[in-house]
Formats: sequence, structure tokens, C-alpha cells
Amino acid sequence: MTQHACDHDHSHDTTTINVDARLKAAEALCVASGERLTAPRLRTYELILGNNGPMKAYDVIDRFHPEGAAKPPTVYRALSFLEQMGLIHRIESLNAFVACATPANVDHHHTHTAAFLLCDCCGQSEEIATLSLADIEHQAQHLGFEVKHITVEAKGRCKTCR
Amino acid sequence: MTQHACDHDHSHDTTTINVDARLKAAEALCVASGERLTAPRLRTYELILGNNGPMKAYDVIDRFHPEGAAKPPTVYRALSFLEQMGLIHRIESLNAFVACATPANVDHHHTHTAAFLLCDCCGQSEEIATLSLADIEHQAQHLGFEVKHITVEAKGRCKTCR
DNA sequence: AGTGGTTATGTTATTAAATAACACGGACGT
DNA sequence: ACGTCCGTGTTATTTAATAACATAACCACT
Ligand SMILES: [Zn+2]
Ligand SMILES: [Zn+2]
Ligand SMILES: [Zn+2]
Ligand SMILES: [Zn+2]
Repeated sequence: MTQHACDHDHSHDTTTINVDARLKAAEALCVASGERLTAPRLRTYELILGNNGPMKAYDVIDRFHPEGAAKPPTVYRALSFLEQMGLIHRIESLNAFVACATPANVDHHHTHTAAFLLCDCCGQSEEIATLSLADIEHQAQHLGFEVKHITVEAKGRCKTCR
Repeated sequence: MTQHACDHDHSHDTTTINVDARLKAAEALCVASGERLTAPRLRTYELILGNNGPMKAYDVIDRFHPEGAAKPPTVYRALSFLEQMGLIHRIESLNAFVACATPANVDHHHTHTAAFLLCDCCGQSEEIATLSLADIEHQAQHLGFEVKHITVEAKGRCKTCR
């Protein structure tokens, strides 16, 4: 994130995620799924978890190494992997990625459809449950359309930015 | 569109829009709104209306002039305008644009939230009504989030591509 | 008609985002 | 050890979008 189309207080722009716990859980999930949480994948997830809000791929690229940047394919591959594992979500309308609020885990491997409230102003995102997408599914079924993935993104202003 | 990750029949990839009627209606809408449907805007809308499915900005750019390509800002500005007028929708997950199925008109100026069923295979899109977004609005309200725009995109396979 | 404000376009250049293609290397089962 | 699969490293290219600034058209008012 980091946009600030305003001058007001943004002290609410802080999320508290237990990064270490998330990384451990991710490791366990991968092992259980027969996948490998390799170094670039781990590093990418770590950066996204530590970032305050949705993170651009090129921000990951820039901060990948302490010294210099990573090569784009390294990061894009990791992002694809993490998304497929249900650990992060891609925000289509922002070209950005954010850690899932309720990530897949050992007991619960699934990649779920998420909805986001995305603040225009501070860039903060809130992941909410997607209700009634059954309606979309229903219409799709009527049309013979097989739904694989639904993107729901609500853009606007968050409480403190209004 | 035009992707064809398959070899089967795509004769369903044809839409029938009365382009002239749409252009006339758009002209009337703009007049009524105190806006101007200028040449680049008209041309851009015409191309999108004539295209079979969501169209990339750079495809508009390439086909803008009979001779050569247009300059990107020319087209991007027109696209923004058309979107704001409720004549086209941007498909975030495809970086593409499609004519609205039920565009704003003289009687009914609004830009509505749309949902799309996007076929992975043939690239065709179907615009459907978005039901129950009230749920999202409701959750947002609870969080004090002011929703300005909701993106809903369902990706998968259409009837004939399954 | 002239004038000034506003809106839209033309143009050049740059930035941002994502992928193609291919070589290399490590993990793993046999 | 061998071959296969999967993931990575690397180079280059493609695709998407915007910044910045100059010019021109439109409009309202004099
Ligand atoms: Zn999630
Ligand atoms: Zn905010
Ligand atoms: Zn529409
Ligand atoms: Zn199809």
C-alpha cells in the first residue's frame, strides 16, 4: 500500500500478524500437501506477511534480498504458488497481493473465495466473508457456466479515512 | 478475447450488438449529461462494441486508425470516460474492457456494479446481475467502510467450453 | 468578435507489470 | 547411479499504464 491521497492520521494503518506462527503453519501445510516451501516462497510469504496491507509484486522484488533486488520470475513464481496454496490472495484491481486472513492449514486445505474492502485513501485492506455468492453460482449454473474462481472487490473509503 | 486454450468449436464466440443504435444512444446520453462524445471516445466505443468479447486496451490502440496505431493516452483517456459514463466495464482480472450489456441511457444515467462470467477457454464474457451485494454493503457498513465500487468476476468455463 | 477559464487532445517519454524461453540444479524414487 | 520431475537462475522481451507538458477546441461572458 502506501498511497495517502490525504493528510489525515494513518496510525490505523497497522496490522498485527504473528509472522513466525504463520510461517510455521505454512511449512506444515506444505509438508502435509506434499509441496515444498522453498526459500524464495518462504521469503516472499514473509515479506507479504510483514507488509502493512496489499503489496505490489515489484515491492517484493525490491525487498527480496538485503543487498539488491530479485529477478521478477523468482517472485512471480512464488506468488503463484502461495496463491494456489491459499496463503495469499491476489487483488486484481490493485495488481497487488495480500496475506489471507484465514489461510489454509493442515486441517483445512482449501483456497477460498474472498471479498475485500479496499481503502482508496490509506490502501488498507480488510478481508471479509463472501456471502451469497451462491447467487452468482446459481446464475452461472443456469447458464451452464462452470465457476472456478470469483473475484469480489469493494473499493471505497475505510472508517478512519472517510 | 481470442485465446483458445483448446481445439473445440468456438462458433458460439459471436455476439450480436446493434452498434449503430448503441452509438446513437451513447451520443444522446452524453448530450443529456452535458458531456461530449468526441471522436476518440466514439471510435473507442465503436471498437469495443464491435469486438467479440472483452478487448485489450492495446488492441484498441492498434486498431484505432486504419493506417497506424493510436497513442496510448488517447485511448486510455477514452476508456476512462466511457467507463465513467456507464457505457463499458473494465474487467480487472483480464486487463480488458467490454461494452456494458445494459448501458446507461438518457432515462437511466447510472453506472451500475456488474458481475461477469469469464470463460478461460474462449475468452467470452457474460454480464450478469449482481445479486446480494447488499451483503457486502452490509458488512462494509458495519465496519464503517464506504463502498464506492464493487468488482465481481467469476472465472471458469462457459457452457460450450466445458 | 474578443477574452479568459475549462476541458479535451496530441505528443514524447517513462514507468510499471508480467511472461517467454532456456539452461541449470537439486530432490526423489528405482 | 540414473532418469525424471520440479523448481530455480538468468536474460530478454512483451504488455500495460501513466507522467508531463504543449496545443487546440469549447463555452460563457463581455
Ligand atoms: Zn482469505
Ligand atoms: Zn483508509
Ligand atoms: Zn453493465
Ligand atoms: Zn467458452
